[in-house]
Amino acid sequence: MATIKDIARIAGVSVTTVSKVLNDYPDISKQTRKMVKQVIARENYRPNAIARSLSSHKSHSIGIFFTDHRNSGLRHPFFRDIIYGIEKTLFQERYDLILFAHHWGDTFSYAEKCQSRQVDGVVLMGTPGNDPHLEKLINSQLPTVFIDLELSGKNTGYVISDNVEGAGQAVSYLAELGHEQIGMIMGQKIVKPAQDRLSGFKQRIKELHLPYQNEWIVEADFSENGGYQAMNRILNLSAPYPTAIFCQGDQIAIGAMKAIEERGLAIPGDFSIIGFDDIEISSYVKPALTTIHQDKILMGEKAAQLLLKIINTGEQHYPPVVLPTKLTIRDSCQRLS
Amino acid sequence: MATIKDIARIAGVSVTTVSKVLNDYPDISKQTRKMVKQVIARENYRPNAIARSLSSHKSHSIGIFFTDHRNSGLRHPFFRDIIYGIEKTLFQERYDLILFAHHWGDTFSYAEKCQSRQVDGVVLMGTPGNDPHLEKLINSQLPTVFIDLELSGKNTGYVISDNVEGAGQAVSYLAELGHEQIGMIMGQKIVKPAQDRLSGFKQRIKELHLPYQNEWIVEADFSENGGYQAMNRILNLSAPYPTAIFCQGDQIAIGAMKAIEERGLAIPGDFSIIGFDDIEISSYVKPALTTIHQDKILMGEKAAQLLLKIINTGEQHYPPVVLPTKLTIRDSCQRLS
DNA sequence: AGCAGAGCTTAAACCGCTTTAGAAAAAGGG
DNA sequence: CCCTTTTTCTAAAGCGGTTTAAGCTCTGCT
Repeated sequence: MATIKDIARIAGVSVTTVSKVLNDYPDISKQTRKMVKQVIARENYRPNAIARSLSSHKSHSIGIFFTDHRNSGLRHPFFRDIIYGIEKTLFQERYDLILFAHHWGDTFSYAEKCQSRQVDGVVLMGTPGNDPHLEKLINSQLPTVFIDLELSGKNTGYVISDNVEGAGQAVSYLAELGHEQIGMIMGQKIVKPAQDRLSGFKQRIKELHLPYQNEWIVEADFSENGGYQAMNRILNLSAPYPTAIFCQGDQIAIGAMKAIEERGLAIPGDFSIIGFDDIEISSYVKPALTTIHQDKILMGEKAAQLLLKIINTGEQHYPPVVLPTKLTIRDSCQRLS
Repeated sequence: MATIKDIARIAGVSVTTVSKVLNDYPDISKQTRKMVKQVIARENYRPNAIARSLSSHKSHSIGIFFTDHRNSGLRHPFFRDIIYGIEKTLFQERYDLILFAHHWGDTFSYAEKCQSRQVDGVVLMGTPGNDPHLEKLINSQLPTVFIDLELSGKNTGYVISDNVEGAGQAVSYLAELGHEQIGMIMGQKIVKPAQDRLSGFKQRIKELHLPYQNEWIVEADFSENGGYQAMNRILNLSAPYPTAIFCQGDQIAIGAMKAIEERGLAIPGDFSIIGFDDIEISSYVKPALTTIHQDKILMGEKAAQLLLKIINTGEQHYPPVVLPTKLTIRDSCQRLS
């Protein structure tokens, strides 16, 4: 592999000059620039990104951490779309993505891993707000974007869906269909979106003067199995039953549907089910799941754009990006007759 | 951020000594080693991976290219599982993954990108065999593993499913159910798995003395839409119809099912459908798709293991890893009465 | 005492590039 | 034509590590 020295020698100029044409410095004459570029092209030379990073402290790469409790990694139906959005946007700008190997209980923090690879920025998702490494990251002033985590600091921003309003949309839709007894299966309370969807739910219930019952709200894992178990708990309740269930995630909803079907009950005949997220499988299940759509790819794109902005501008504070949700009607909810 | 110099100064030894304890050189006394390690821990020092790579020519990172025609990136139902398998295995060994920004028609080849980031190895998937950059990669002698591409060279290996046998399993199963007229929707002929499934199909048809008709085989995109259109072409055929269709991919199968339903026909009543891959949604659609399962996560794991082996051993030729497929019976095939 | 060899430690070169400070060459001004 | 500016180019010092070769300090042996 040719190095910058070879190019310099062949072109008959100094290493500095080659470096300067590589980096578009203005103090190189037109002729020299052209000549060096020809040599570079002819020799098929490509500067060594590693060496470049070492001296410039930029790597033209972005780190991604997704801490994922169920360990499904890139298969996670939510994260994978977000990462796709990030990938699309960043690849356009010729950034490479580094997926960091992060394990729970790792001694090295996010910040240290990033510094070690000299990434220009980082996006985090799936991280619970109480992660002890988070503070270091923020203090490091490395450009950072959080997804679904309302954290702020210098050179830091976040993007999140409007979870409060989204939950409200779900309640309103069910109410329009004539449902008054509305239950909810929520995700783990530690994560911010679960909290927001809870408060959006309660708020809208109150606004619409619907009855509210503590038993109708159960907590679950954000997973199919979580939804399955939670729904069984609801089914074991004594009357009055809720007639409709708002599930804080589509995976939960799908698990809940399974529990309902196992009891020989029908959806939407006996229960109307509405989810949140709109993951891929939601449109394939039968009945197709009515849900609150989050534009996950857009979230990824926005996150990437925000990150690029943080990297490229000198400002230090950035307004949060909050994305609207959208009611997506399919077949799992029914007018109460 | 502390550097090796700081550590050396604080510990009162030379930079060399620190470097040697970092890299487990034997010629450091027990005491010194222990003392330096303490300082390292106390100062929370982490060596700069970039600098390390520059001088050692190793980066402890692996590159991944997935050229993906439909541009679905990490959301691709097949690739994402494979990448997950890779990720799992490599993360255990503390490798980081670099997702390369690769566009069609990029001037820089895979090899150049890898050299530039000094990755220790690379895995490629979704790449058509006629990609002009492939040769350079192989010649570069960089440890490489191909998925679904039977290419070999020094420091190179590949992992692939037993597509020939898999297609055979599908045919045999349909035959057992009493089907004699079996059609096939195949993927693009350029990709190796499509060729193999085709030949496995033909072969088994012949072995079982089943009728073979050219019209019953149509080519499609490996996508839902591809399957949809191909199935419509079959439905426009004049009798005798095939009674069962082997689809070379689950996405194709799902598209085909859609086309069949749109005509008011039933699955498996009017047509038995069998897919290939066993992607996530296949178990969620109704009727649930009977398919030939490929263990995609295992493919990723095997690919990663093979790569590690290539990196760590001096040998230069490695036997291909071919993984068995498995018939997975669900609800989309029926005994012909 | 003199010397070889084992065990530790270190100075210095190097990896391939960027960047600063300054030199050389070209251009302009009186 | 000489001096000042401006333009163009380069030497050299990093960036933060690894690695080679050499140096120093002990032992142990004759």
